[in-house]
Amino acid sequence: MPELPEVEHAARSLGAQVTGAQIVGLSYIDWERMIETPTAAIFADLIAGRQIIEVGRRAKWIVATLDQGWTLALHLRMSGVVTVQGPEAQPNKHTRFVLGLSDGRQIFFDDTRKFGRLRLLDAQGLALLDQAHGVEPLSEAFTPSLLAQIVSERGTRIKPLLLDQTKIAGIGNIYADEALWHAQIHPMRAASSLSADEIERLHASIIVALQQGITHGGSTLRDYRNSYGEKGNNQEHFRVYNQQGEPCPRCGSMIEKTIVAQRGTHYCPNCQTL
DNA sequence: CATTACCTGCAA
DNA sequence: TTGCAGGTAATG
Repeated sequence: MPELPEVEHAARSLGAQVTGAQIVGLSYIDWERMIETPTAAIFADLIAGRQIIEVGRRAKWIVATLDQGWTLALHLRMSGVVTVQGPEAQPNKHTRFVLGLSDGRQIFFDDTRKFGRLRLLDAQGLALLDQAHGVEPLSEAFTPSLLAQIVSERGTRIKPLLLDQTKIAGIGNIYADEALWHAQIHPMRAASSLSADEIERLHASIIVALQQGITHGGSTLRDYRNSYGEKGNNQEHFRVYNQQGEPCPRCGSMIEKTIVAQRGTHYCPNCQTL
């Protein structure tokens, strides 16, 4: 499910509800393998009593700053959903862990496919997480000249380059296709073949596509919900993603779906130039 | 770069 | 029954 706009909403809605709250402990876990560091037992020990200072996002990670120098980092991968529930809520078939709060509320993590990942990090671990990712595309640091530099590096096609989290953080399959449509660039274009003009357009288009996603509360194809349990609406505003067989909103040609770098890829064969 | 693996559920 | 899904890591 979640790419930058969805994780942004997940983090914001979580922060709105639990900033300042105190974690009593890990009250339920049924998939210990999702805790990457430390071990589940040590995690349970360390998380008990922590206060949540702030909730933010880095790349596709929800990052919660805790007291005593700890950071809780949660990746939703494909089907993860974090919600805040009342004291009466019970784990269901897809609930992977629950954190109890001192006021009785509970932070639930549901994840059908069990791909979600959880880490409790010290300052060094947090620094490593940060270093593992590229520029935040909605930050000031993301400029056309930086994109020009990224694009010139190697002989890869443009779509897989957009999906590379070590280059630009947070773009996934939906927003890569949407951004390339806005920029009128074919997903199979050699990245290094982009003109200065196209790089300008792509830079602006990445921001437009992500901002549009945020504006509409993220995209809910199946699982995505924010921490209030609400779906996003951006799927109603897709230009190409899942629009195969529909007319291109710009030129009217039929949108096609193909495979690029092993991912389903949607584009207009007429107005996205190869 | 491509393929496979990790998991589960759903639509074709 | 098969293939596919918003993501990523590990392996040829």
